[in-house]
Amino acid sequence: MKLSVKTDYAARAVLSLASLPREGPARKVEELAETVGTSANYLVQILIELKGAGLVDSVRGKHGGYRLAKAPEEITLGMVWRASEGSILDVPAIVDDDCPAGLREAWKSASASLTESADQVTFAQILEASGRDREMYYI
Amino acid sequence: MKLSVKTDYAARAVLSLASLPREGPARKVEELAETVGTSANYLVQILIELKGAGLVDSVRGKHGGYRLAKAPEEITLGMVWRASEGSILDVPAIVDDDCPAGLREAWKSASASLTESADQVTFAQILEASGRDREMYYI
DNA sequence: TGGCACATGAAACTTTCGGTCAAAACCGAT
DNA sequence: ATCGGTTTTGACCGAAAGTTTCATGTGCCA
Repeated sequence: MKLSVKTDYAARAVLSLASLPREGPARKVEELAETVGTSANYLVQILIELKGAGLVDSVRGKHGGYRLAKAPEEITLGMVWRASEGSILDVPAIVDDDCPAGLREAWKSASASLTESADQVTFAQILEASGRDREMYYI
Repeated sequence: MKLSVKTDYAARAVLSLASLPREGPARKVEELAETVGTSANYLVQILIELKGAGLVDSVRGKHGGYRLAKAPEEITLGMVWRASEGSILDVPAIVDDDCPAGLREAWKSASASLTESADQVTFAQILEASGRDREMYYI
């Protein structure tokens, strides 16, 4: 199973937005796309979904752009994942009555384990871990 | 992210094979396909991959078919998952140097959590849990 | 009016989910 | 030993769906 680049981009975009103050000017899609490493056209679609999930806010007009809708402490990797893909791990067998009960339980437990892990890490933590690492280059 | 039906079928097929003695006659693909709930043509492709991973053995000829290559205690859900999809959860960002270190760590931890969970449950356990459940219908 | 988000649509590409077919291996009977 | 039927094997093919990207036009705000 492979993670889509879409979710990858979404996480990088949120992280990038988390790295600057929410009170400052909104960040333009063009800029964001450059740091994320994709095209602005594609990133817009992702940002719209993130906005629909309430993770991000947009500002129109001349000095428009995007900024975080919540504090980085309140945004988890799981939230971004769900916003991008609908669900973190959807296993149809879990709700299939023809699937043996034991197998259903096994899938359910695997899925729950991934979800818990993804919802446990916030972008404040990710940001700090990235920042600390970057400092090491300057020592 | 959605689990492919291929992996779902693979797990059901292995579970079905685990439910009968390995010393008995091999189970025909046609029968297996019926209990799994898919076409024999498609299931064959899955079984070939399971065989390549050493989870299943095949017998040719008139009384041919498939049987488990290992004891159910030695086959985990993770093994079947990897045999079917190559890897349980592939996150390209983990090996991307352009990805911030903190984000890489977050992905790595989520992926490890899922892998551990999938490798923890064996088909002996799944079989027992399903069997116990089935008995309840007869009480 | 100009810059920008927003919305939509379509092209290019990959993956999924199977179907089809011929050949190889095996068994049982002749 | 040979023949015929059964079954796996493995490759190729193809429609359908999803992914990723680009392009175009519209509406909003300073």
